[in-house]
Amino acid sequence: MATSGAGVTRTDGVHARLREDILGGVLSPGQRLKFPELCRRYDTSVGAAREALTRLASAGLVRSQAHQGYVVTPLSVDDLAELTVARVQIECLVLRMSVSDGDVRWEANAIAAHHLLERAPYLDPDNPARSTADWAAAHAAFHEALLAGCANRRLREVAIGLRDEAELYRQWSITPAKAKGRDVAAEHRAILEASIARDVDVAVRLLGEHISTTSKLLIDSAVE
Amino acid sequence: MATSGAGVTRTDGVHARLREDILGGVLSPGQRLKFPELCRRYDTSVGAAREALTRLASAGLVRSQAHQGYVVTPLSVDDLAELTVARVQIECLVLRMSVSDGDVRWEANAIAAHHLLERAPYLDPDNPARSTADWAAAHAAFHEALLAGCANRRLREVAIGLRDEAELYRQWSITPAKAKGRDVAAEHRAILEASIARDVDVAVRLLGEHISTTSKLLIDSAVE
DNA sequence: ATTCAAACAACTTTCGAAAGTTGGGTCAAC
DNA sequence: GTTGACCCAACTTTCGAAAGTTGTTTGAAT
Repeated sequence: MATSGAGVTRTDGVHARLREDILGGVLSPGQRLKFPELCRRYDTSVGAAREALTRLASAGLVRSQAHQGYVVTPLSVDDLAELTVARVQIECLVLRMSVSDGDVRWEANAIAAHHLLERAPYLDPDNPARSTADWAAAHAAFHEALLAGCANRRLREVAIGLRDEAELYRQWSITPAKAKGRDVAAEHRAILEASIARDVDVAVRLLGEHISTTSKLLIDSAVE
Repeated sequence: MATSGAGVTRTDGVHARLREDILGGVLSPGQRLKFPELCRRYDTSVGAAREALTRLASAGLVRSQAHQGYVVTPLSVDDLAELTVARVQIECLVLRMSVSDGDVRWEANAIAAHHLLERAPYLDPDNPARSTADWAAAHAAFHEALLAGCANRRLREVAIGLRDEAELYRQWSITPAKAKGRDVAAEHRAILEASIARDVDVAVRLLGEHISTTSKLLIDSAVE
């Protein structure tokens, strides 16, 4: 009989924790991921770690080279530029479909996600140069909710996959000073409102600018 | 020192052969892939087969369910419809960029790939209801060459990934009777010419129609 | 000093058997 | 005849040790 519960495998656990640590910056870009070390850290076996890494590699979070092991995907200005172009194209496409297809339930979920985002604490009290993990999660959830109206699973997943990759660049934290004059909350509100109002062109334009601006600030903060 | 050569691992081999067999229809959609069987067939171990399957799962060619193993991705009309929409959107986007960015070398490669496609035998002498594997390879290479001008690796890879998934549906072979009145070769020529002439809008329109038409014929042939 | 080869250490890849899970089938109780 | 618990076979998942690879270091020969 199907056990009511998770249907979870041990590899899933390692995959999830490894992913967290990579996106959370515990393991930094370019860092080599050796099996002996991973097995100790996640209390698991080579096989499980290997499968987790294989999956992360397909998602673009780690890179592998035959017989030379795995590495957390290295960051570069050029790569961020490429990633940004891809994201603007895809996310705008998917948002367009989302706004066209989304029903009233989609509207409700987007509004709810936005509310949570507005209430999430932005800056870490301990380390004011970096945004909190909670805010990052709420941010991701909001953008995901915006796209959720798109009925096409594949396109949605491509958009979210690219968004995930971009999370790696959160390592290049933007100091509040750097983002001076920017009101991220206002941008989110505007995108939400245009979407709910079914103002497709405006919503798409605002989202594109939102992504590009974030990327540009990241690049500026990296160059210095 | 890095050995000049392949840098190939045993898993890569199994992955490639398994992929071939899935796309070639040796393993049919919905079929369960049991490890004992796979190990015999590809003369390998559980671990290697497992990693190959993990990779194929990320590419969408197989599906996995915890503790119930792997299955060749099942086909359905609904799924083909969704896949087609995604492909039209993404491939048209990437072709647009390809035609804008591609240099003269890109033109040359596209023309070369088209020449090979025109010369490839279309129908299998043994089984005239099905196109040959050689033609399918040349067809894929031509479409890939068309997109190769797009400088954005990620977008290119998304497009090619979706194209790969669609290859699964080649199982639903179109009998020549069904495609009566269609001149696929002419469609390819027209797409190529518009692309080389940098007629972006025409090229994109033709490509979109090309993909949609193929899909429509497949759906018709499946329903009967 | 420089070059080359051989030996080494650390790691990655591969394997096959042990442990765990699932779904089905059997048998007794009602 | 139906229900429910138990058992069994087949498979998936997990493990840790064996085999193979890479890059480096050492030492002899030019």
